[in-house]
Amino acid sequence: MPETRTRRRGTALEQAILDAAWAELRDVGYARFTIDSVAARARTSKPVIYRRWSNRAELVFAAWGNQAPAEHLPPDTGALRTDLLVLFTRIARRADAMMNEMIVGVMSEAFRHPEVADLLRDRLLSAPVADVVRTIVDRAAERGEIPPTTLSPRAGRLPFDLVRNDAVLSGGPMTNDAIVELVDDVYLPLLRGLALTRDDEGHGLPPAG
Amino acid sequence: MPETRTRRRGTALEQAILDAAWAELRDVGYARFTIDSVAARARTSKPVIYRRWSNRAELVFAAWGNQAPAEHLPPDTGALRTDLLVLFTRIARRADAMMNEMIVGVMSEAFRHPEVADLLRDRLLSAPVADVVRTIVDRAAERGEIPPTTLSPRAGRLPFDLVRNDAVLSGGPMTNDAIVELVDDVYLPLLRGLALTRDDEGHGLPPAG
DNA sequence: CCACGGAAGAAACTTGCCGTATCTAATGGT
DNA sequence: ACCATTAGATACGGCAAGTTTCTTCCGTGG
Repeated sequence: MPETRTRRRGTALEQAILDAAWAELRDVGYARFTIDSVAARARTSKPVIYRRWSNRAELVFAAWGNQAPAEHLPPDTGALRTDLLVLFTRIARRADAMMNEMIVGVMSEAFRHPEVADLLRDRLLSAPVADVVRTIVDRAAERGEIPPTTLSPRAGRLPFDLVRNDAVLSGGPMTNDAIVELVDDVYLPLLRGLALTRDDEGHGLPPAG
Repeated sequence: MPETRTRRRGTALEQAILDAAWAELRDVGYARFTIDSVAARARTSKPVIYRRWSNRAELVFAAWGNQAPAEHLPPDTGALRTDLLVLFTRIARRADAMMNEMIVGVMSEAFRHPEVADLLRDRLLSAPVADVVRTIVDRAAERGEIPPTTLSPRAGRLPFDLVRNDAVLSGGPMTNDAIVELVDDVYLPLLRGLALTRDDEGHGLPPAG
């Protein structure tokens, strides 16, 4: 065993801590996440951590941000429905149980650490994913699958919200069936309805036929 | 005044504790909710509480259940859109910040107290609200506002999910604008799209496999 | 090459809260 | 009037957050 490891400093040390924090989140989840465990795993000590992040929530948030960002390339399978299925699946895979326990955990401490909760909110709302959805829809319109449709910000980030909601409630990873349901029972009908709105002005609703 | 007040027992005591717990949630939120505070507020002591509920999550859950249940009467304003606005507003009022911090708080302890998390899930999913939504939609169909439409379970509880999602993210009470957005940008278009699906089998969209 | 200052790391400490155990005294039932 | 319950007070053990103190390393400037 290499006894005396040279002391890490600066970025190297910071990375080691963030990686340890992430690993700890994966292994035990947010509820059992402790600073001591992170310190032990990173082979450092608590004060070193607290010199950089002022509390647990901040460390967790930083560890999350340190992970590779989501892919932002819109899927392009040639059909709207399959594009959506790929997108939803991709989101669901990133927004798995651990991720959601983390979100929910940080949010539950919003009162204690409002700054962190705000940061988290920003990151969740500023979803560049809305752009991905728009690209998918525009392509479908170009192919003539649907009429040209403009998505409101809300409609644009809805896939995110739907998946997160599901993951939080179910507590486990989302099943394929659930994803298909979201696409077929909610998002595709919504897109059809939005397309309709263009032609049919008023709040009236589609004439049957 | 601070005389020896007669000891409460049974239901009276239980109610006092549940009320105190609820008040405490309202005042300090879930994150700062402590059993000691509840005991103090209810003018009793911790063991009395622990004899009835085995942990914090259970007490919080019970306190929630002890509150007056939501109204289940569907609004009937004569128009689909206003019915939906009333419904969403009603949900939003109940699902305010405190409520959501509680949900999120209990969920964040799912690992520690799985039973409570399960109970909470059940209560959230078994939403009798889906029935309310169905009634509203059926009435609109009877009036001829929309074609007859069947809502999947997911679509039925979507109003709930949308509002909860918003309340959790925004961290404060929902604004009227947000409610209008949810109705006009999401739920009404969705209903239109669902109506479409019945008559017009697949507007160029692949059928659900 | 050496000294110095800043940061790493170890350990002990304070505080806050959970959940439990022990004791006492009030209360309702019979 | 007695007795089984159980409210209520107090105190304790345990864990984890966040802090303090002190020692030890190590990069840098002289």
